[in-house]
Amino acid sequence: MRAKDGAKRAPTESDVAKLAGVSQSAVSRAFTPGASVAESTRDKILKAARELGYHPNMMARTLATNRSNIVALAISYLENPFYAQVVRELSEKLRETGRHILLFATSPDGKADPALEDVLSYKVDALILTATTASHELAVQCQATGVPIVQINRESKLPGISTVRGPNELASSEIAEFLFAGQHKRYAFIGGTVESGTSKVRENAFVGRLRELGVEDVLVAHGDYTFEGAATVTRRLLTLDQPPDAIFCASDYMAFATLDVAKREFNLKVPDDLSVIGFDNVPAASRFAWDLTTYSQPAGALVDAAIDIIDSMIARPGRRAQRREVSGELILRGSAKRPKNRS
Amino acid sequence: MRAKDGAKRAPTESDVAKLAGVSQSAVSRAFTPGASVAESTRDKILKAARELGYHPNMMARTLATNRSNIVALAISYLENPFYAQVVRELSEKLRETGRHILLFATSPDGKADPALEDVLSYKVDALILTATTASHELAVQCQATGVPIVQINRESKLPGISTVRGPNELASSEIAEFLFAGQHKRYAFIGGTVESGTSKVRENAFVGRLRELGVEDVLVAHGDYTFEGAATVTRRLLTLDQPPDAIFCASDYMAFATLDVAKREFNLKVPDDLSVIGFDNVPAASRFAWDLTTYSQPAGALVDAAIDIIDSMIARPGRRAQRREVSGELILRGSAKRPKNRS
DNA sequence: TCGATTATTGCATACGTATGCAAAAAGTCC
DNA sequence: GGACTTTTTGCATACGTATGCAATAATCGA
Repeated sequence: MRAKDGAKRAPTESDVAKLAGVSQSAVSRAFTPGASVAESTRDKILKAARELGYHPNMMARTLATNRSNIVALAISYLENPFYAQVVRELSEKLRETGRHILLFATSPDGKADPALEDVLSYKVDALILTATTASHELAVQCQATGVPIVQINRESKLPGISTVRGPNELASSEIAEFLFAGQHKRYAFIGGTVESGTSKVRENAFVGRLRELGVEDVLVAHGDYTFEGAATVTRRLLTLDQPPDAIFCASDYMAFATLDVAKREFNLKVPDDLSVIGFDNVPAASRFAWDLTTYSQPAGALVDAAIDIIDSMIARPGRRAQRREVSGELILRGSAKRPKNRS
Repeated sequence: MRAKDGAKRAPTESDVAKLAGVSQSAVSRAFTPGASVAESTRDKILKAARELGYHPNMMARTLATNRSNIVALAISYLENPFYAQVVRELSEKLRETGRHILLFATSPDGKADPALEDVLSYKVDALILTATTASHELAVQCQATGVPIVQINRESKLPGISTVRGPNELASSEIAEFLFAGQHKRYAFIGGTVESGTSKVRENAFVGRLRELGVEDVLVAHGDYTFEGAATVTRRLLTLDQPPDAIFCASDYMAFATLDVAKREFNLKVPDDLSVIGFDNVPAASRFAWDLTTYSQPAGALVDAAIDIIDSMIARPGRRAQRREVSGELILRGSAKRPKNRS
């Protein structure tokens, strides 16, 4: 347990205290905002600390205060640029309050649960689940320990878990109307995974609205939120006897795959032969190569809401779960036919 | 410091010990691989632990052992899919050995240093720097504390810091040869930031090889590793009196911007009017929309090497810095003219 | 200048786990 | 069965910081 090898032990509060000629508690207080320390001694302490290159030991601090300033983030689809954006936003905004992200990135296929149990070991201040395959049981388990949990873009039947989501129903039904107004003949929906609640919600709203408009059978397929998965189901859809000429994909990322397959492998003209609409409005969607019509879902707003919920749950632990929805809008670009009577 | 509010205190080893009728040390040993515990008592303890829902407290464990099982990762360009891939790979591979990532994602413009000082507070087992604007001074400072540091894809004059890199020189000179063989008239290089060592190395190798081949003046611009930055300099290059007809971008991500601007804003035919070559071979490069000729730099191999170095530095703290290079290859696609005499 | 109030400081202990050491228990060998 | 080796266990303490409490120093009011 003694200092090892060459690496000299990092200086502690006691070291600083000795140098500054005060007690260890005084040093602790000097680094605790709002603690009772004389200005003069604080200066003395800070000077000594600087001299020694002292940095507080967060692990020890966490042990004593039970607050780690760490937020765990579970995420499966990092290759989807939308979630890369979410991570980025989250990281920057948490840093503003001195917090950091403990990342649990998992491949879409692997189950995330085992690793997530570790979360509890790190005494994280909160847990954010997004685009993850983690089970609901796990969420319940974490919640039982009192750790605030927020799901971003995840539907859940669990009443106790806070959720931040995009405008799933509104967007999907607007997209249904837009495509319908574009006089398409056959509609398809490419969802994420079969288990995904968010995907199901979008599917229901899309199919439901079309049905209201008189369209009875809408093709439904699942691209598992991956590029390859979406490419595969697109191939299948486009080789049907009656292939769709309007496809709504549950994410931009999958829509890119659909566009790619349609253009490259089926030589389809977009949007003349096929209209494709995505969801998220990731930066790449606006690029010429894709020029994807989509529905925006601002990552920044989702993240703001999530952090807000976390903060309120930390402030008032008893607080019941909250659900928030951020709004977006249909972004018109070139991948979907525009109705004649609309601009 | 007592248990707060409603949230019941998490069970500790002492709680488990009491229930199992053993000492706290016994419980600790039951959870320490290789420790001396009788099979029977271990079973008894694990049973009690399960019953209580006990999870070891990593913060306390870290305090006692000085190993956190946390690896800090500083990264600025998360929106670049190549680095998203790096993060993903890193996360999965570290998890195999029970480690996790503490993420420091920073926007390319903001300086990362202040946040990075926090790294030291968390007693991370290692620090990985990649695609970050963190200063060299900072790296030195971290290194002084004895934390193993590995840079991925970052050139550094500092002798003490380990580095894992792609085949910068070889790739750049091969690309120079390939473009030269394609009978281009005017060559340009779009690098990352001016400060980036990696970018400079690629520039030198590219420009140097071309010079050897008799091409004297090569245009050099900087896209700052961002999409918008690359788009801007591409615009500038293409409006020159003698615009380039061959551009080598220091990353696929920037190459996408170049392609976008060239096709959309300048109506250029690729590769007839303009050849574009990237670097990284991210998944999107192979997609029809881009079809980018590029040089592969396998994220998985970079990550493997980085972890390997970290492990060896942890095992032998005195070990001197290592430098590794992973290899890649030129990936021929449609964005660059192919020489007549080559397949 | 003195008593009362307030601000500052140090002492002692807690947070949860790991581990050296010695005691106890269990095997081993003849 | 006894002496000896090996395994298992508990005790005590360490890791670095935070904080309640009491002691001390500083400040204030008249």
